[in-house]
Amino acid sequence: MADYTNLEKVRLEKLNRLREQGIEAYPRRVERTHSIQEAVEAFLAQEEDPEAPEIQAVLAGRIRSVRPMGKVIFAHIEDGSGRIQLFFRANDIGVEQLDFFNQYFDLGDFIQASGKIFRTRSGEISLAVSSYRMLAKAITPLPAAKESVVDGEVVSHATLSDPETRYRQRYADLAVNPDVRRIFQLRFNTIRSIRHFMDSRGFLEVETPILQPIYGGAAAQPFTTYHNQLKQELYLRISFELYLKRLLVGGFDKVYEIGRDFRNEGVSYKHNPEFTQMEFYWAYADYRAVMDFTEEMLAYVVEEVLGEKRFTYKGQEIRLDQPWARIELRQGLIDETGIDIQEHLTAEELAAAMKDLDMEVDPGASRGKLIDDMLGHYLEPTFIQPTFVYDYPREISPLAKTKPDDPDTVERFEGFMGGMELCNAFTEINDPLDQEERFLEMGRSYSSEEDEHHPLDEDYLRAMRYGMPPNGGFGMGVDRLVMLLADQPTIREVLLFPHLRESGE
RNA sequence: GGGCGUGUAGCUCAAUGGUAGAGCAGUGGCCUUUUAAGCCAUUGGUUGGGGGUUCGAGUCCCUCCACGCUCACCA
Repeated sequence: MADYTNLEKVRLEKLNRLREQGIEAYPRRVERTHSIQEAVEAFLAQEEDPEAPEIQAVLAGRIRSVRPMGKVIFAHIEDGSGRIQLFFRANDIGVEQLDFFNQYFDLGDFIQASGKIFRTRSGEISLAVSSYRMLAKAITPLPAAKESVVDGEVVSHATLSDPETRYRQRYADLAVNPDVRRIFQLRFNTIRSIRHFMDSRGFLEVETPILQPIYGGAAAQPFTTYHNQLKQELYLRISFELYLKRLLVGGFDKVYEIGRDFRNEGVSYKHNPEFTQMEFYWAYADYRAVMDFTEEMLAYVVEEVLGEKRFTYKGQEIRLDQPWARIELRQGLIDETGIDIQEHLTAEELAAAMKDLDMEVDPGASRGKLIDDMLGHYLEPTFIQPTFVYDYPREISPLAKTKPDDPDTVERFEGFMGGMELCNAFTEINDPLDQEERFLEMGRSYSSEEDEHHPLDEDYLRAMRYGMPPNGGFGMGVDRLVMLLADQPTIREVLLFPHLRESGE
């Protein structure tokens, strides 16, 4: 067990003394009659009605502040619904009970308190305590120096702010920083409203394997694992795509999944090794329909979560109450960089044109990669307002159908907001022969030894050979959407337990 | 992986190379409507780890660890 700090030793000693007196510091049963919010609401109703009886309540919560004043004590307790002041008075409970509280109760302890709801002279709704008992003794003090309520707002003074401790001990961060709790409330509201929108549009929520014998659907490095009894190498999925599209073959027309993807790559303010993705596949739709649908979905979600179709991210107002900008990738690059990718049909030519403009060029990159680099560098940061960029190079889009009149360009779009890529969609390939060829173009092989990083998913092709309806597919980084809605600059702030290195403690 | 920066009490932060401090929390006392309650007293440190320079290192140097920002990477 850990070494205890002096502060912890003091509390352990209090715990021991309670136990010596036969007092259970962690009782099994609680007699709570109201949440704090319910008690406050009941009291407000009683105040409106002169005939109404007084509100007697048994409340439970964590002690967040204590102000002992001789023969009276004020304290605030907090439960999941809110906080309320406790008022202990020697006249009501006796000096002995008052002293007992002072001796054995600390900030962070959970307490049950019974009594009548009333207003103090200063007008604060409070519980006049007639009896109380310990529900859970806290050994480690919460990392907050002090809290107060100013104009109804909880103000924390010198609260926990070290990011490392906040992420490693998220429980303490959440316990002490109400704003952090709000971010996660918003996160889960966001996911719920995505779900609600998809359900209302007739999509079926499904679950597909996270442990996969062959990974695919994206260009990321996977995490590998191993099933001992089956003696089988497995991968954590990098996308849901190939499994969800198998379901279209099976006869489900509209499916979606919200879940975790895992990518064994760099960590940044917008990348975490595991992240939440929403993907849907929609039979008989194409990327134009998906684009319209995306616009509707995000306007709906933003309004559901924030109450209006606009919000502020990094000081800039982002509006979803108007149509998204729609920019053809080729035209966008012409406008921003002056380079027309149609005039540079090989990687060498394009790289030369880029170098002429003093752009950094990744040596050995394919033409598609160079185009994507330019998009990421010169266009993406400028897309603050919701923007669709459409029609991408074939060679970086192996699952997307080409345009009818242009075999080198595919029907694909990405959605941007706040200078970040948010989603990615295309008219999906449903021609098994075309798909096989595209896989082979990407360097995937039937022999896993040749290129074990990009194994060819033969079962997926088999599924497609049974007949897959034309369809449009879509994937969105849910964490990034939450970053936008919560106005948070890093993905870590919207992940409950973001990845950190081992601390070695 | 590169560059820059940070790491001091439970929390938030000070400290020209010269005795490691403050506020809050904690502990003891006073105080019967407070709300960062107040007043008096007081405990608390291997200055992230290791090594070096120096009469003397929180401070300068080396190294390791963690975190942050940034660049690179990232269909």
